Amino acid sequence: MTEQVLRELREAIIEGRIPQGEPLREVSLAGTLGTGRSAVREAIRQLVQEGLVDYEPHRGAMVRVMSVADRLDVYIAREAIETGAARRILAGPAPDLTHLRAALERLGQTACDHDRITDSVIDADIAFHEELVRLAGSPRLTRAHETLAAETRMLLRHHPAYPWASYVTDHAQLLDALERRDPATPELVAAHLRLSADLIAGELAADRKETARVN
Amino acid sequence: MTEQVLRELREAIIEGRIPQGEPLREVSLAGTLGTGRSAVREAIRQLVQEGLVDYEPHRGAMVRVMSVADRLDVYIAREAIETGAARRILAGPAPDLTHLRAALERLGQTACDHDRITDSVIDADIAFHEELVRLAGSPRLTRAHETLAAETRMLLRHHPAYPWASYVTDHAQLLDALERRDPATPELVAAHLRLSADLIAGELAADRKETARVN
DNA sequence: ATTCGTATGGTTGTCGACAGTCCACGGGAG
DNA sequence: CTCCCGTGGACTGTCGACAACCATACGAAT
Repeated sequence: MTEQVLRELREAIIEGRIPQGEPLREVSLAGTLGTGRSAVREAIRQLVQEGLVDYEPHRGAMVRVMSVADRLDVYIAREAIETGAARRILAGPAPDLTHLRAALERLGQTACDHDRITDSVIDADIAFHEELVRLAGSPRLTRAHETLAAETRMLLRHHPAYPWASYVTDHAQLLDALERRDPATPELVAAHLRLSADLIAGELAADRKETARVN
Repeated sequence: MTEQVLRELREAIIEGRIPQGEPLREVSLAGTLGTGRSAVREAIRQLVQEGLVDYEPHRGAMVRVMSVADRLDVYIAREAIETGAARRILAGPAPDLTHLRAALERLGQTACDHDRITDSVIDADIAFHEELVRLAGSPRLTRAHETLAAETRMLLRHHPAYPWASYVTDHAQLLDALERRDPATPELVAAHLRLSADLIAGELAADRKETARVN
């Protein structure tokens, strides 16, 4: 039942139904969700680990306010982890790419059905990248990447600016590079992630400009 | 008070006072540590995040049995994170290396005082690498690295086979490369970590040989 | 008017108790 | 003798209650 509370809260935060900066009161949430305080407490702890919630002792938890720097940081961390995974894949024997192909297939299918980034496209995207990291065969890298999944989902949902024309083909190129065991695969992964990061960085510059004009 | 329980349990597991595979009963530990079940529960959750404890719903927690593959994996994950951090440092402006120099100083001092790897040397080692990652300015990378600290400490304590002659100089080379902003710094970091990993891999080979002979 | 001290409401930290679940042991049938 | 089923014990999952703590609002003194 704590799992149910966790999913409920996570979804509510990602969808923005609970706004950023909103404090999460344990008793209140317990009453709303029809459960006890323990379950809410556990769920909040997990959400803290996932980076969706800030927490201070004796102060309580609040939905994290994601600054532009934070959003960039998600991609910085993902770049380190995913390129490391790619390097690891190339270092070892050729892995079974069946699941990755299937993930790409689902990504192409959902992207074809909808002509913009929807939740199903986001799910397929994240599934693709998680499978990529999983192929490195490192439980700890996979774990580290999974903790970033919630934030990634949040970013993709509120910041869906990726060049739609090359959205699927870029992922296909990653798979292709992996199939050919191209030594440049890590750089390709980095470039793919940096594309999203640069779009956010542009937003950061716009913010700077905006605040500068105000001041 | 949950923090106290956490430190107590973590230290006991790292030192091996609680053997691997030992189940962690909440009531029992609560009685032993003179606290309630909640504190023990919270501490166990954190230890699960740190990879020291395995957990299954309705089954309880047990001290994780670290296979050789697991020990290797710690270094695989660290290599991805730390090389990513090094790349990030080189990509940005030159950071303030004061703290890193101080960490190296402490490392050299403790290594000079003791002629083998002791707990204080381990602390200095981990502090050095954590500062290295911190310099990348990525909270998420730092966080991911911190979750590996406990396992790293455990490994260094039970597997202190690093070429002692180059132990300090290798770290000094890392700092030097960072000061010179050497583009090869990430490879240097990777080599440093792979040295430890290879020693463990040798142990893995020995294990394989041993089991093969038994069979 | 400002600042310090105090009080008060609300929230988290912690605890013990009850219910649900899993596992191991034991008994009976084949 | 082996296998299946039932039962008991122990442990975790969950809950509500009490205590500790923090923050804010209010009042008084300077």
